[in-house]
Amino acid sequence: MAKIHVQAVRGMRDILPQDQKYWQFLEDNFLKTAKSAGFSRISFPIVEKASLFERTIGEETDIIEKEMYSLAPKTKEPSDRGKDKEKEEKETLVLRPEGTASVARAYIEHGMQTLPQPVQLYYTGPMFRHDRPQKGRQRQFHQLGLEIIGELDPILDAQLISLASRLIKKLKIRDFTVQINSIGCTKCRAKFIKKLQEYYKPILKNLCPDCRKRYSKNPLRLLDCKELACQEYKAGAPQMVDYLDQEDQAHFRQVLEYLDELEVPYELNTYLVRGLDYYTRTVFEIWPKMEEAEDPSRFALGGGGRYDDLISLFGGKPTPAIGFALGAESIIELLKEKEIKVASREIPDIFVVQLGELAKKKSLKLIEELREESFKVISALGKESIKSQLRLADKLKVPLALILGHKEVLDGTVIIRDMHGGMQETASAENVVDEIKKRLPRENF
RNA sequence: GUGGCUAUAGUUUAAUGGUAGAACUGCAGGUUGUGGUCCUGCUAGUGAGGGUUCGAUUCCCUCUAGCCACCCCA
Repeated sequence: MAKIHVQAVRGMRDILPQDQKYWQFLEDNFLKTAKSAGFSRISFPIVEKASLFERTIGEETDIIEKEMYSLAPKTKEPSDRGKDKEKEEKETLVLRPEGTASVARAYIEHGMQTLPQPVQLYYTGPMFRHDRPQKGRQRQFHQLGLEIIGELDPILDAQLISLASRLIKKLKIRDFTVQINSIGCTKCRAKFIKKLQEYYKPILKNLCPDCRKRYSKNPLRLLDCKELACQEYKAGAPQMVDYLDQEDQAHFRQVLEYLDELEVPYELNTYLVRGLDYYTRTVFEIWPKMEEAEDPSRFALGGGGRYDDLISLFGGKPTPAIGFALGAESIIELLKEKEIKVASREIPDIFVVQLGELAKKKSLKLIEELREESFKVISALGKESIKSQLRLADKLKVPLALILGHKEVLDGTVIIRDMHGGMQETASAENVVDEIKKRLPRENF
């Protein structure tokens, strides 16, 4: 038979057993944090209509222009012709590139405005963006997100940021900063962008080619160009904070005050913008502290912000909201790099060694009985020699081995071997569970 | 999407225009039924496809994938 060349799809990876502990660690802490703050889980489909994201993320962004995985609408077979023809939707479907739009959709679709507000939801799962993969940047990546919908009070902004910050600390990441900015309401942002363009227009020819494109396409990004020449102009550029209207200003000031009150350290970053169009007012990101010369924004651990206009854009009544998401890959990359210890894989309690055909058969029952008692029991029934079985038990660091040979079966006994000390004794088959309990630490059952 | 670097057993790596070598891992064994150290053996590889050549893992092309810098995003 011809061999098939198998390989994972670009930018999509397997998460192997030895890495699962990091994912577990991250998810456990996330769940604990979310639940302790009164969030409830929501799950939503991986496939959504393309239109859900087009307006919200921003039609001009790369995510929409070229990074969405879209599923071609099913072409109809001739045999499908019939009365359903008219009804059938031809809309393009996509793999979700992010979570917030789906949560907002679900909020409206299931009438969550009738629940006590704000509605606090969390989610975890894979997202998909077709960009060029790099370390910590996969095409299938995972986010853990929190959303608070239905409340405008700036204290919630502060609370959410504080929650995010505490979560990162729980993950034993010490060196990080919270970057925060306000990009104002849609109206003031439009005004600001105009001013920004006015400022840059006369000097356009001095900017780098990328910035010339940004000028019309994504003016806010003019502010974080890495070209030296452009950075000089940046210093004199108008700043968003100066264009916030009174309400936005008050909101932002209060967010910062509350953060001070909560003693959450943050860095005001007037250049912080976020890529998605739906953000309003408060935006923030969590950056790891990097070596000089490295750009921490590229390794952001997570980010979020307000999206007060999103729900109404979807036809819901105007409903303010704020959210935040962690990027699982970035965080895990950092945990590994910093060699942060996470609880390791579970070691089995007992290894059952069998010798000979009769004992092999009898050991089946023994193993099941022990598992019934909630011991973690493994064995290597496919192996013959006692040597290879004990070697394996040793490698797996199993504390107790039970040895069942032909002789023991006939006598109705089992040998219990302490793998650490090397001591062993014979117990009768009936007492074996009690004997094991004596030898294993209590938390095991 | 653009530019650059890279690709040898599961992993980390040697070498060569003429039989691809090692370490770790895995498997088995080192007398009769006992692991860890040690010793021995076995398994396993040139990312895929083309071309040049008597002969290609080596040179060339395409593809694929990884990494880096952009774009972008988080």
